[in-house]
Amino acid sequence: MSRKSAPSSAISEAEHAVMEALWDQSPLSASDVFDRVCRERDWTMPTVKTLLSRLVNKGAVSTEPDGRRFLYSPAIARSDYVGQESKRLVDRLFGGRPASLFAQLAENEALDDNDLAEIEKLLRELRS
Amino acid sequence: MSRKSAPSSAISEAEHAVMEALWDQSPLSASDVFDRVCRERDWTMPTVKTLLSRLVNKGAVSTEPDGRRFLYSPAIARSDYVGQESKRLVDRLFGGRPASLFAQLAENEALDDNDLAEIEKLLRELRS
DNA sequence: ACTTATCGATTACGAGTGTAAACCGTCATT
DNA sequence: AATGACGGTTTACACTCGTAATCGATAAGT
Repeated sequence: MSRKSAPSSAISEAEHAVMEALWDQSPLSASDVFDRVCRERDWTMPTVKTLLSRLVNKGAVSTEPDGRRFLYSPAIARSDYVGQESKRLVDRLFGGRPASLFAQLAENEALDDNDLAEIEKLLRELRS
Repeated sequence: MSRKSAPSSAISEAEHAVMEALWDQSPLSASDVFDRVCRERDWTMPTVKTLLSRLVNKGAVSTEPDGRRFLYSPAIARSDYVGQESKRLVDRLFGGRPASLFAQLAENEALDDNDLAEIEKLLRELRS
């Protein structure tokens, strides 16, 4: 799974909100996207359309004609995007060492007991 | 430790490179910063000066007069910055659940044996 | 067929960013 | 005292981003 065709440019913050809507469900019409996205961000329809266009230009969203309008779908997998962004952060701030990120989160008390338990479980699974 | 005075605006990518130089050693003169930064980024002196000014404006760098010139030092701790950025990523991409980030890195095979061992060690320390 | 509601496309515009030149004051050297 | 080097400040400029209005085509209803 995963094949990046042409992520041309990076997905911005606002664009990311649109991507989340599409990752949550797709294909969606522009109005559908608007309905979903405006629950979180206080945007108008034109704004959503602009973001959709830019995402299509960037190759992050693909379109499929549906009668006179378009249906939009993500063209990149969420896991790819998320993985890419995570790697960028780890590279930029932690010299590429994920353990340092982990240490940072731990030191910052960003990890509660639940998180620790989950991570422990994942670790055990990885060890097997 | 850590008191953010007025991070007014966010530190950008290019500015971050300058911050790294100052976190690595400070105080530094503008030329010193230039010497260090231009090893990685192909910048000219004016560019470095602009970035320094912007960082001073943002309150991320403080100045100290040294004769006729200035010496620059970070005004925010690297650990604060890094922690803030990490949290932003986790919130944005992982719904605020650090364990999901961890799972992502694991699944992406971004974690080698060393990383796993280190994280395990950190976990054990946190448990005590 | 004519009007209207939709929808995508084009245009807009201020703020921030990357990158840098030009300007200006001052210290040092001749 | 004049000149040049060095360093900070101002200005520049193209591009991206957030946010949105307007335009133009088309489908649908009357």
